[in-house]
Amino acid sequence: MEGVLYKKLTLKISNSYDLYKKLKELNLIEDRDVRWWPNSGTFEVVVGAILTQNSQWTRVELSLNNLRKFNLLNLESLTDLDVITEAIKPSGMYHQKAERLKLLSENIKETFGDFENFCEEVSREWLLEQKGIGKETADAILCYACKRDVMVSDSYSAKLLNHLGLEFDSYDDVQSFLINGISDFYHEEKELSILYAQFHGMIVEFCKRHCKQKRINLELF
DNA sequence: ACCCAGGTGTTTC
DNA sequence: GAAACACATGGG
Repeated sequence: MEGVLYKKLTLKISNSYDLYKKLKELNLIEDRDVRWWPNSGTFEVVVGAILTQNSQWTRVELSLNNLRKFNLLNLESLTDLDVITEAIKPSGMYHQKAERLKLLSENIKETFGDFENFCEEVSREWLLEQKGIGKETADAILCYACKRDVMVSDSYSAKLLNHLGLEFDSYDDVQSFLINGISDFYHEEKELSILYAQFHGMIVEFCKRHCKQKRINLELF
């Protein structure tokens, strides 16, 4: 019975652009800023991208607010390990993350000077060399902090695609699927970097609302 | 008492 | 490689 439904959905979602259109109909990110991630295009995104690793965004917001209170949400002032550690406790794994944030800030300043130059010059390879930055975080920073044409993949994407009957076994495979379906159609749409940013945002918002259970609500599709 | 959350690094086979 | 584990908090 469920297999039948999955087959139907698989037929309906044959490429990622079909998924994009379906998600768009649900108006998941209408109340957000254009790139979905709060304060996109700022250093705050870099900090949030580290903090949200295996942590709930509601907890990350508490940490970000603490940092904001001490005026630490900028590249120049994020320097005191003890203060950072204390501020980010609400989102967990604070020893690791505080150390990584401090080190990352130092490396950005040393290599690129300021945040604006970082956004223009940084490469995925450079980000992946940094301690605490893997593929997803690197792509999130490129997409939401640097406004690059980068599609973020994550466990939500894989989970949603699995629900739709599509199986992938690596970050790269999921990312390729998401990008390939979109690439053929993006000329019909807005700026590619914004399209990618919103697509991933919609996937996250959909999963936060409907993928808590083992099965998504099929009627939504 | 479990499992999960907008993952990553290290260790071990 | 890929599996298992640590990191850490709080909500369901």
